[in-house]
Amino acid sequence: MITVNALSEVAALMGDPARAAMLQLLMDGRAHTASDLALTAGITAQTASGHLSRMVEANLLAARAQGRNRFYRLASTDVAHAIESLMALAGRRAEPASKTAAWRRDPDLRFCRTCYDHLAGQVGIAVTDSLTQHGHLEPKGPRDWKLTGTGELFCQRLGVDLAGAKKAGTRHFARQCLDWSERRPHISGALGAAIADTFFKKGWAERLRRGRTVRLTDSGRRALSRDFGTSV
Amino acid sequence: MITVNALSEVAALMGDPARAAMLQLLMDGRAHTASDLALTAGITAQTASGHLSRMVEANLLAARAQGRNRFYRLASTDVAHAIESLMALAGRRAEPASKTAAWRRDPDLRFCRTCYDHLAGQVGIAVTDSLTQHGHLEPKGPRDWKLTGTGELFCQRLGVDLAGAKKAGTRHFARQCLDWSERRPHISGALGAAIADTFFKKGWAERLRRGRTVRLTDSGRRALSRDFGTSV
DNA sequence: ATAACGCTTCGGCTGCGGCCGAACTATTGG
DNA sequence: CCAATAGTTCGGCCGCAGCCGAAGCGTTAT
Repeated sequence: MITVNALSEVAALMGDPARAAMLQLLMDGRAHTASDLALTAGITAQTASGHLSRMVEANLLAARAQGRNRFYRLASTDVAHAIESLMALAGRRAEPASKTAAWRRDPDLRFCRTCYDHLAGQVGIAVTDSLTQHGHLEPKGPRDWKLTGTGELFCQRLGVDLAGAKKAGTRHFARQCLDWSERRPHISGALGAAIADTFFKKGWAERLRRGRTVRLTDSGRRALSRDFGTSV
Repeated sequence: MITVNALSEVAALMGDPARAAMLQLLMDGRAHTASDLALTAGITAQTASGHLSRMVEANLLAARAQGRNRFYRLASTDVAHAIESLMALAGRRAEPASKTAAWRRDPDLRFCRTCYDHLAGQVGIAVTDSLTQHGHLEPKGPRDWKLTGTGELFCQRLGVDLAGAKKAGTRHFARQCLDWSERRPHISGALGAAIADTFFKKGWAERLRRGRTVRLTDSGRRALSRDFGTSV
């Protein structure tokens, strides 16, 4: 297999409506069965199977067999990041009242969602802004942040698993991820994931059954106000 | 125009080999003529014209007519960012011995090459970092640098043709250009070109006959150490 | 004026790739 | 065992989109 143009190959994979629909479902960071993905994409199982193999082959997805099911998930945060940045582009189209896809207008999704394994939407931005405004995060390079001393302290008090986040192999620690609905960067990387975990563990937020939408609980609202000094 | 799936539409645009080739050429941040782009993509002018209109329509590119030429450039840094993250995915394919495009693994190319008319690769980054760390370059806007007072002095001492670079029409003076191998911006624009010229004129670097690879000479290494206070 | 050039539009050809039906494998459960 | 479920492979159909030749339009050069 001779690679003529690496960019076009990856983009073409994401460029098919059925595959794109599957990828968007997988943006919740969870693993889904082949049938589930086929249903979402509105195609038959055999067609979906072909799409999925191709995406695994290209390292966009990872597959794991379990019983008679096969679960697929995004292969890495890089994949999620690429998808997110493409969606940001799409959102930018200044078509005013036109039929922009429904999911794009869903207020709940814009309010809070998972972006692979970290928080996005208004809540993700609120958390990120709070961290930078209090001097817990400082810009470092074009696409990263640095956690300051006070930031470490803050995270420890909050119960964020910093140790776990720091020993995460080659993964970026505090990465900027462009939020497609808010059009500004929110915190991702190992730290972003650890913060999101804290939100879920403490019952501040809960994932909805299907899709990427996340609900901020009442205690979550209180935590935002009390611990982050912000509100949404 | 009904938008079924915003992600797939944008991705599909980038997923055509001809369009991808054009986009990659435009990743230098400069504007190129339609014919130039057609030539790069290996297609006829009329085919290219169709591709270009579609990408303008989708807000991926911006077009500007000038005389009997039409210049196209990337519409925004977001577009460049999306392309970069897709290329990062492609590069990441961990096929060890496989035919990942040869040019992508060539260590000499990663070490030093021309990016059109300025230096890229480890050497390009080393030069850029030296300039910023010594306070000769300061960030200005999202994609430019400003040459400071000490920077002007430094360039003059080095023998860089600043006067020539400054009177270069509409061209950006000190532009950030994202380095695909180092994943960080290096200096481009008129100043970047002038600096590269200096390297070639003084015999610090020489272009190889074929391709974009550049060889750093021994005197080039000495100059990096002596004048730039860095090494590669 | 006339020619050359750069780019676009139109029309028609062609091939790639997505799609499904049918058939096959593997796991689970009765 | 046999049936049901989940997934894959194969073969063939079909439409879309990319491609080019031809022709047209506006700009620049001579």
